[in-house]
Amino acid sequence: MKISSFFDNFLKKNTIFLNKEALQSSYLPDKVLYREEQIMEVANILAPSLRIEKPSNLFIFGKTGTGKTLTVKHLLTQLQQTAQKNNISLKTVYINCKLKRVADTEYRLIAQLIKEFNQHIPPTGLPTDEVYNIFYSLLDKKRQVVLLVLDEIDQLTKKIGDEILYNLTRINSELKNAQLCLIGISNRLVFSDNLDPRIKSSLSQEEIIFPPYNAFQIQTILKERAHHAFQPNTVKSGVIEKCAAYAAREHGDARRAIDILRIAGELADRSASPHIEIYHLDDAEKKIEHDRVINITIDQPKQFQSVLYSIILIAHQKEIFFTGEIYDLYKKICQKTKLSILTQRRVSDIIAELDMLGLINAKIISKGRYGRTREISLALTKDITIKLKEIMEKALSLA
DNA sequence: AGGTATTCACATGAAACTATTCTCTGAGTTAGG
DNA sequence: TAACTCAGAGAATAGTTTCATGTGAATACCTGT
Repeated sequence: MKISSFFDNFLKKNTIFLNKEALQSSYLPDKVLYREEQIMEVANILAPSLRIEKPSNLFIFGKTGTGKTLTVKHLLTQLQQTAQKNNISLKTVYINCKLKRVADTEYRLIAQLIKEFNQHIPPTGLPTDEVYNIFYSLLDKKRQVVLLVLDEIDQLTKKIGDEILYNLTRINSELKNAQLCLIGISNRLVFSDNLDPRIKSSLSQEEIIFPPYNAFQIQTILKERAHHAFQPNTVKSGVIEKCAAYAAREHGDARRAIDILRIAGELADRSASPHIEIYHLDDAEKKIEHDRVINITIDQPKQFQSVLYSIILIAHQKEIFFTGEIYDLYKKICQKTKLSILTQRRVSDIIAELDMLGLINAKIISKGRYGRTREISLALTKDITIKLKEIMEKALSLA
């Protein structure tokens, strides 16, 4: 078959999508369902910014996929519009602290902030306080309120401590004209517990908790999105319900539900099926997990992959195993591949990371007289494991 | 038997080091006037 | 003399290493009955 005719066919083929964007995670719907209460609360807290008064700092908690980001973004745009209409100098900045190489360190966070003010900051080479100073003067240039949203703020402090937050909360006392209001968003409810008390008190002047959606709510949300995203009558009955049930099982994560629905749509589309069937959902769920695992591992350093490879090899033979066994095998693999051998200390950390990523299950146990170690088992399905093994053999250029 | 002390095999923490990537600075060099 | 080049100093960062300290409970080692 000629490739050109393939593309021709591709264009002619009718798709079940009407507007796929409605299912993308970047999509901002016109209205945020079932979050009226929270929206009002946040709106009340942030409203003073329209009068160039500093609103209270705000902290938002809630599990993934409970609409935190959506709500805040929604409100920010509304605020912006109102401000613009009435000629109020209000600036809103949204920053996701989790983004690698964008805002995951103190330096980069500030650099990113400066970028929001249309100034370029080199990625390295400048001292951090220099960057702070630029930021200060930029902020203070005119009388204004700046709303700074830090999404996934827990990721930031986990990595580099809470000093930045302290600096940011302290900024206001050094500013003459401008006012900075912080809005933190965190997935973890316990986040503020292990924060410096000073920061905690100034940051959590107001706290709002976003409860998970229930199955019914997710259903409505999905229907709404599906209505925008798909051609009419392409979603078989029961699909939305099943999808919602999936997500409700996982603490009401709407984002996940939407992802599954989108992937299911893509799968149906690709197989030229005129409808989305229930089995597409199952396939989608598998594919999501599959892609996640592959994507995580593929751009990890070689050393990381070697450790994972050792684990996979051992997992072939037994269900559960320990740090020491992995390290021994890992050493052998390193010799074979001529990689330098990392210390056990480091490998221990890598294993902890693998646990965090959900690729393995690790639990610290004490075997009494025979020491203390991690009890480890692989947390992946057979076919993913096999695929992963292939990928890593290629990456490590093993036979 | 019952109680205490050891001991193993790591876990966990902190600090310091290494290599890489990047900027800025200022000395030296070049080319044009 | 102005413009250019280029080495060196200083930063930020990821990934490690080094050194130090922590830890839970199965065993070893008492103790007195």
